[in-house]
This record gives sequence, structure tokens and C-alpha cells, in this order.
Amino acid sequence: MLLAAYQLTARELVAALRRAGHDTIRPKHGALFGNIDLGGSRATDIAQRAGVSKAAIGEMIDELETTGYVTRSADPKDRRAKLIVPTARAREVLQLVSNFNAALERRLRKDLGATRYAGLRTALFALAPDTEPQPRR
Amino acid sequence: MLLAAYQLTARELVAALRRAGHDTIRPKHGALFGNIDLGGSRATDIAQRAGVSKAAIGEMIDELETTGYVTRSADPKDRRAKLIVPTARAREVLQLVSNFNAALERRLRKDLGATRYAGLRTALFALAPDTEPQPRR
DNA sequence: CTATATAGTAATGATACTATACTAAGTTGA
DNA sequence: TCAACTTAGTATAGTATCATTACTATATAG
Repeated sequence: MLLAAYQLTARELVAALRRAGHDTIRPKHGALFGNIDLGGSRATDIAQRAGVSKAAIGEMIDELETTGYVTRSADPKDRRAKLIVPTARAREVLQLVSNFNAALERRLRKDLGATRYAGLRTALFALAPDTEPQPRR
Repeated sequence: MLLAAYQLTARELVAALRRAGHDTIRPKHGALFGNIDLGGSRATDIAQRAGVSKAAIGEMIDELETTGYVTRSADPKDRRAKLIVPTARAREVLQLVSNFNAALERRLRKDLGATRYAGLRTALFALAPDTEPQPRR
């Protein structure tokens, strides 16, 4: 049920993005969108936050650069590194995701009540610590 | 967090099975073990219950037949079909899975309290209806 | 300044599927 | 009853999403 719940909500979100014209974004890209700073992040940091390999994030960066969601720019502090910076188009996606999550939260709160909704969050945190979503600057 | 919670618990379960000597069973095999009747089921039925394609289940049957977890026998009611029957070894796995789930439930109940545990189940049901695990005969 | 560590990339492979097409067997309706 | 259709399982190929390893360029520590 955990897996099914994830897949269903992820597909709903992807469908909502598609309706808004973002039709090249797939569920896995959430690993990047959910862990990139608005001012840009290094690939290694995104990979670590997302809990996936650098190679996996690197491939997403390739795709999202091609489709115009991120740019690669030199990191002034480390010539090995590149700053992955979200474009305006990506910021639009982040806003839509935020709206989607807020709507989902409202729906669950309404359907379950505040207490059981809190139970869901606490339970997920008990099952998957170190995964708590952090707001990105 | 839904995805992470699933992956972590699935890996824990696979590790527990491995410790019990069932070291060829992988997460995907849950689609079969979770949807097969003790008296045998047809591949198509298992696939439909699990929500995956016939081909995917067919491949798992190949693997689990090779490793001694299921047998293929003729379905007396339909000569096109074959009954996929769990062996004693598979029944041992099903028992271990049942024990694992019971232990997980006890842990969550203890950590969260009965009310919030109920919240988790209700929330998952709200997010993923038609996925409620059914006991198999 | 040498040894070691780190950032990103490339190549390969593993895992877990789907889609399509096929054969054999069952069902249905004129 | 038999032609049209459907269904069960299998075979083949392909796709999506990752990890592992090894590599190059750069950085850092002693």
C-alpha cells in the first residue's frame, strides 16, 4: 500500500504538470526538483539529499538541461564543480508542485481529520527517518 | 517519504528472508507471494491482483519455479491455463512474511499508539484504494 | 609537493517492469 | 457447427530507473 500510494500520487502530480504544459517531466525528476536550491546546487549535493547516485542525478541533469529546466554554470568556489541552477520554467514547476502538495494535504486533512493526518506523517517519519522533506532556499 | 518507507521496509523484509535461507527472493516477488492462493492460482489472476502484466508474472514464475517455490500444474478446468501452486518452501516464506508484518505492526502500534497507527492505515487507504491487502485462501 | 580525496562523467550492467505478437485453447452466435 | 472472437500463457524486444566501477580534472592535507 505504501508503494501504491506513492505511485498513485506521483502519477497524479505528473499528470497535473502535463496539463500545465510540462510534459517531459517524469516521476524520477522529483529527486532533483525536490532537492535543488533556487540559487543552484551541486550535483553531488542533490544526489546525496535525494539518496541516489551521482550518475542517476547526472542523467536527470542532462535531460532537464535539454528540456530547459536547469542550466549548468561554473561554481566559482570549486572549478571541479558545476552549479545546477533551476530556470524560470523550473521555478514554475516547483510552484505547481507546492500547490499540488498543499491541495493533497488539505484533502487528507479533510478526509482524515487533523489527528489521523498527523498520524500519517509521524508514521512515515518512524518508517523512513532521514527522509523528511526540507524546504529549499 | 511514501516511497522511502516502502523501500526501507521491503529491503528489511528481503534481508529477513535472506537470513532464513531464502536468498533468491527479491522485492518484486512480493507481487506473486502476495497474490497467490495456497491451493494455486492462474498466472493471469495473480497478474491482475498485483496490477502488473502477465509477462512480468510469467518471468517471476520461471524464477520461482527454478528456485523451488512454485510448481506449474495443469488446470483441470481450462487446458490453456496452468495452476501456479506454492510449494512447502513458499508456504514457509508466506509464514515469515506474515510474521514480519505482524512484528512491524506491533512496532508501529507501540511507537505511534493505536490511534495514529489507525491513521496511517486509513490514510493509505484514502490514497490507494483498491489496494487493500486481502487474505488469500 | 606528493598522496589522497572529491566533482562530475562515461560505460556497463542490474532490476523491474511494459508492449506486442504469437500459439493453443475456449466461447459464442448465426 | 463452424467461423469469429476471446483468453491463457509465452517469447521477444524494449523502456525506465537506478547502482557500480573506473576515469579525468581539480582540490586539499600533511
